[in-house]
Amino acid sequence: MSKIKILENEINIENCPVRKVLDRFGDKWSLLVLLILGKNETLRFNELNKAIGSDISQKMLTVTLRTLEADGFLKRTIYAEVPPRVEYTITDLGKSLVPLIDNLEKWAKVNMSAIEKSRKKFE
Amino acid sequence: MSKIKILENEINIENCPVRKVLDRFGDKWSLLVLLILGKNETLRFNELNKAIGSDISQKMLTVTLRTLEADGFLKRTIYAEVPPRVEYTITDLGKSLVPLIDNLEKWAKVNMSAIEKSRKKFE
DNA sequence: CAGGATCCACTACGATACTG
DNA sequence: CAGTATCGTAGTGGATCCTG
Repeated sequence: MSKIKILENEINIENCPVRKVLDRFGDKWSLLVLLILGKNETLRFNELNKAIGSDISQKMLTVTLRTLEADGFLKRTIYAEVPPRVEYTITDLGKSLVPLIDNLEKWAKVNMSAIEKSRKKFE
Repeated sequence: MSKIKILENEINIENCPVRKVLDRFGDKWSLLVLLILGKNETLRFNELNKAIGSDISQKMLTVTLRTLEADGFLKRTIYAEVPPRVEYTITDLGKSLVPLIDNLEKWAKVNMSAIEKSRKKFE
């Protein structure tokens, strides 16, 4: 007889809800874009590019924005002008995630130094 | 003059604390291992293997455990026996992260259906 | 301006075989 | 039992060039 407490049935690598969120925001740019849009509500493509710090490639910004849009975290609005204008606006769904990220940030600020100290000790 | 609200100075791709956490747990197995240890406090290598569901390779379990140990999320204890026994115990640092993950899980359970609906609509 | 299309490098991960 | 070593693959992200 095993005394190992497993997680709830639905918590496994296939359909763990937390893992799905982490998978979604574990990429390089999605979290940053969401946070920036959370502070600005609406931004254009190049404004986002600058806000991030310009060290993101155009391709990755495009890909990141498309997937965030597909998931409903932001809304993309195209204005039929010349030159073209495209605005990205955070949705309520996107906004609802921001407080959780803030909590993670508080935790990270408190504990990151301990983690890095542990890493050096481990070497 | 720009009206773009940037994030705080330290919040960029290089040293954003949240991104560091996400980088750390954005891999495939770390989160799951931490959650399982959170429920069991202490487990042996093969017990962890079973608790995860055995669909993790030995190599990846080893790698995952080593990095979690290096960061101070768990403690590794080797007993000089034959056959060898190695126990992995969650640390206070590890435990402190669990409630935040629980919050993420609650959010995910509420919102994941909306996300998936949005994805299908987007196709 | 806001992208699309290509090509390429790197890494994460898995499968398999072997060991103190 | 609890790993290590090696190899092969798929996916992620960057650089560059092109366009309505």
